[in-house]
Amino acid sequence: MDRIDRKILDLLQQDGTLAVADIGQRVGLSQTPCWKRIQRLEADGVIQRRVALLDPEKLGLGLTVFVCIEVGDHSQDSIDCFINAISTMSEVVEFHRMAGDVDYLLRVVVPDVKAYDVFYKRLIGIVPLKNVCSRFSVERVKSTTALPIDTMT
Amino acid sequence: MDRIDRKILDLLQQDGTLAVADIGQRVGLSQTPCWKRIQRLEADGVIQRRVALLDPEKLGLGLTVFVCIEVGDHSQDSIDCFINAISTMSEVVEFHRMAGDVDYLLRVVVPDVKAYDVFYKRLIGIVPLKNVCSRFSVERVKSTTALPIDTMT
DNA sequence: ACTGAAACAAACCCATC
DNA sequence: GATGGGTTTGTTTCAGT
Repeated sequence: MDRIDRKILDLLQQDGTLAVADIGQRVGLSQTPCWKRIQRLEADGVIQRRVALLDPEKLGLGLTVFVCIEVGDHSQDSIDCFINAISTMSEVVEFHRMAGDVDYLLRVVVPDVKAYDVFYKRLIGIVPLKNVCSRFSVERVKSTTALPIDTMT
Repeated sequence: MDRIDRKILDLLQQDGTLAVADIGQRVGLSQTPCWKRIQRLEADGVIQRRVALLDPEKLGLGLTVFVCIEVGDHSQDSIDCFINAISTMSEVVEFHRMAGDVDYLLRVVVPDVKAYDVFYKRLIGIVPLKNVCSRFSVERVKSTTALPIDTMT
């Protein structure tokens, strides 16, 4: 994957509606080779998917909460159950297993505090949790799906 | 915005490559009215943009870090400077002002721990910070851009 | 408000150089 | 990788019901 591929990826992660010919022109390639590169990047899974990004506010999903979790029971069964349940909750848009004192970190998107409380009660009902810390966002200053390709060699 | 609009949005946030005719069929609409709805949703900004999602691992961006920050100086000038600097850092893919004891929370995507250290040094050099807590992800169990539309009325 | 069907643009996939 | 052409697919627009 060379510099041109990365430039193509950067363009596409900023604007997925760009025409192949358009992209080709910006990276100094004609249509066919540019199209072939994009095909390859898709086949290789570097381009995972193409999606529409929606405005959470306009959909009444104004609240983002970050949740740090320490589980109470580290047995395989309990963990499996926890991971499975969390993964299928659509309010959970991000779910990470963490290093250090916190076991898991979630990013949760809900309409409001009331809806978060409903979610929270479901969350603590899955398996025993030792500690749960909810941090509420009051302003989404920046939020992007664009990965930092430019900072790379 | 009715049930059909939300169904269209859900389809598009899962797969932005779907043809209008295809979407129409799935929501029980023919091409033209379906197209008009999508146009309206785009004009209204409900659909913010269409992008390609890339695989961070395949791009050598394997490390996600969540950073909780308490600033040391709450003067307007200092805050403005901080917000401006953080917003323009491409490694920062998410940047929230928070309620409670933590002032700001960042999601940072970098190649590795070494690269994070470089970022960290830049971060603490912007303005005086009272406290910075970095939590490292060891596994991205779930990560989606799809908002929970289904849970709504 | 939906249908059908044009007109147009773009993606896709060949050759050949 | 460029060029050019040809097929196919999807978008966009418009007339009709």
